[in-house]
Amino acid sequence: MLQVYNTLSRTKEPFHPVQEGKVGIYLCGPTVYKPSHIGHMVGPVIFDTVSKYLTYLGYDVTFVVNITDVDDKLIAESNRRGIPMSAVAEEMTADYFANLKTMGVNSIKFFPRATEHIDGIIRFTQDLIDKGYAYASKGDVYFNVAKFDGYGKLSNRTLEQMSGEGGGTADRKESDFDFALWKSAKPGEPSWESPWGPGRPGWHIECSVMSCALLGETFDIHGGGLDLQFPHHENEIAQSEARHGKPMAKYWMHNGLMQASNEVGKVGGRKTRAAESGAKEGDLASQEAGKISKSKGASAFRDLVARIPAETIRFFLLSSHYRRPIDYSEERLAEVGKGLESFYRLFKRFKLVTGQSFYTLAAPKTRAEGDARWGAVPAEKKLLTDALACRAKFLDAMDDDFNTAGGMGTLFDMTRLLNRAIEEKKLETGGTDADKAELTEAMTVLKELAQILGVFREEQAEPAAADDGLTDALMKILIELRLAAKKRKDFETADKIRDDLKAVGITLEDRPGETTWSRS
RNA sequence: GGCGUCGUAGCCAAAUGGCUAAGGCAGUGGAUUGCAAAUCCACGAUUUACCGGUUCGAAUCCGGUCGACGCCUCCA
Repeated sequence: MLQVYNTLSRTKEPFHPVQEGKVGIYLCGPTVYKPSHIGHMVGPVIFDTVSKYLTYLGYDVTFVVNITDVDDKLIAESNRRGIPMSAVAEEMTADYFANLKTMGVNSIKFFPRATEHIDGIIRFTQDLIDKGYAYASKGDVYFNVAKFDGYGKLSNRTLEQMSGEGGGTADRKESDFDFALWKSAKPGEPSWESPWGPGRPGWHIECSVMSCALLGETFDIHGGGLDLQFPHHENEIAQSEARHGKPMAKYWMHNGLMQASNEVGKVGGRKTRAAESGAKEGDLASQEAGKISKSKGASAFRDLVARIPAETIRFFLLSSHYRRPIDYSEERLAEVGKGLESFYRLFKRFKLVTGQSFYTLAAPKTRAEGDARWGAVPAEKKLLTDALACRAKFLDAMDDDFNTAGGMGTLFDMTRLLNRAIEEKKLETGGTDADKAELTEAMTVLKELAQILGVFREEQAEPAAADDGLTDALMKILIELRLAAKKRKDFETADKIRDDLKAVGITLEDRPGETTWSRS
């Protein structure tokens, strides 16, 4: 039984969707004003995996990620570059989509844009005014937080606790805590006509409007980074629940943020506040680690994937529990990459043994399908039985609040099982058809689980492998020459060939029956 | 100041009341190999920051101490 940690209750709860058999997921997406950095991929990869697992469990999943394409930062970027806001948004949205694609995030069904929902935003805002939850003020419209009873229930705070914060009430707001639903346009800013004059939506309203439009007034899972819990999600709840009189989302899931251990913390409110509250003197605030963010100039994601395989990054993101913060470092990525190598080598070995590609194995797509296929396995099929024990452990981990890290451990266990079986049954130099068939079945179990995590989808391209086949031909000649040298016990020559190739980044492996090579 | 998270082997990390505290990286020994590489086998925390408590039993619950961090302001 799937358990999901709900920020609202601060406990794990059994998962029961609002509507039998269907699941709606809404994830707060990016403001598209600059190229994505790796931090922007955390949420999408996690919730893509959540979506894939729910689909595997048999649910009909609708996964929505919004694109915020109107906002103060977008306007600033548009002015800085001297191009229309829509051009900035278009360019950065394309960058975002390309990044999602390389990361294998492919379960998102809708990407609503704020500017496509202006009418809905205006209607929603008007409804809140009509119901007495919002007021217009000099062309702006604000949500009156004091009118909404449950304000603070998600982030566990009360208005009293928050008093004292804020830099003085803006003259248009009745209270510091009120937030904008609609902002009037200054001259030259992009704007839309509204009952309150020309303007644009506030930050929070689009999510309330678009989630409702695509998923309904109450949907199943609302996700986002921990940093959005307050005020963004709190305000979404206030808007939606004030208008609809029912819960906005059943489960609120928040992922931990990516930290950059060597980033310099920004100078700002936090430091000032720390000083005010009598915290330690000195420069700690500016030295300590902090989350990766655009304001700290984290490098563009597309530059990162140019150096590091996307699959390594995905594996890395899923290698710790989603609610924990994750420290970014290239060293860690390199370690994860080394771990992944053992899978890739196993897949190559499997192909040598059976002639089949792991990547094209037809594995069960749902748990029910898998349960049916693996239901009655005779005990003498030791390998397959052991693989299925790993499958059970994997699914238990995923059922426990999407514990991808725990699940990944069982994938490594499986590589050991499979390699051991290949050796014990001497499949590289012979073996029975029955043993090979069982090996294929066990590999299919691995494929079934890998699909859930969205890894090992397709063969990794060899770096710089796009030549005309000349390298293959040359390698064949070198390997033959070396084999001839080995046959006449001229190991000096054989070793020189191997060592020299190593020096140019090619590793030879003498396997039973043949010598393989790979780029390192 | 308010709210909250975290502290598990050299590093990363799972396990949140009960069998030998997963797994990865690094390391050591062995099998294999002409030698390697890869793979397999074996080895690493008498113990989960520290102190105290609850319990038949705690990494896991409670209290305290120390330490790291997040949010309260634009953020995924």
